[in-house]
Amino acid sequence: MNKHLEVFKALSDKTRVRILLLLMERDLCVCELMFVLKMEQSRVSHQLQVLKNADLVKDEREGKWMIYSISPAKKKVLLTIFDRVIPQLKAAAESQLDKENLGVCLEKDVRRSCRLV
Amino acid sequence: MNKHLEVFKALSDKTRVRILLLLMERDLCVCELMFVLKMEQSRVSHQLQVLKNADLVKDEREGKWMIYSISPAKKKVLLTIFDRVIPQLKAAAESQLDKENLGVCLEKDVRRSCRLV
DNA sequence: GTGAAATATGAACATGTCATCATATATTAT
DNA sequence: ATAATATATGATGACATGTTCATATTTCAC
Repeated sequence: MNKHLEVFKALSDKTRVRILLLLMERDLCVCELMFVLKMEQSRVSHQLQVLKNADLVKDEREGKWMIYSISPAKKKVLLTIFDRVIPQLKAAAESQLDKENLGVCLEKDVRRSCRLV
Repeated sequence: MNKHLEVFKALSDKTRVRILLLLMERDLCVCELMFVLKMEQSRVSHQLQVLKNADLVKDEREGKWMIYSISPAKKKVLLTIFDRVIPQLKAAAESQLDKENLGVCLEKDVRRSCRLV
């Protein structure tokens, strides 16, 4: 039973939910997430490990970058959650800002030009 | 944003989920929950307060009993969660046992005969 | 109104979680 | 090979959480 509740543990932290929402939009590397979230590297990394342990995201190396994406097996469940359980979240100020920042991040091609550490 | 995530905090504890599943079946008083969960009184009470603060359950006095029930406003969301997010949970051994115990609890009319404290 | 029953609440403790700092690892560029 | 970049990881401390024990509160039966 505990195992099935891991999803909720993972979802009960704001940073992690913000990461998931961003990854629902697009696969991202750590420095892109740092840029969007305005958080330092180890903080993002640690939270990504939590999400990975909960099987909500997977990672894949691509050169020197680690690309994180929503675990395919969990996409449906996450969609259900974001659409039907906490639909208010997408409208929240924080989510809106994150999406704007994601736009900037892509324009700027942060993945190739970041010096965030 | 934090506020919308309270649901997940509440759902990330096994005891609380067991309580919610039971309350989805039927309104129950504390001593009935104690009987079904085989837990001591203050433990059940404390967790009920957490659920109450998260607005997932409400209580109503009925004589010397406090009757707990799923907060009407949250019934739909909880149904979605239990049916679509963690459908495996209902099949879990623990949930099955709890339901069996609930049956015994009602047969025995525990609410009127408990001496559990 | 006294005592018992049902429940709530507070304190104390153990354990878990998160952010931060420092450092390690892996890959690329030179 | 060396340095720089991107990321992971371990240790630490602050704070949150869950359980237990002791005690308080509310209601009912007598």
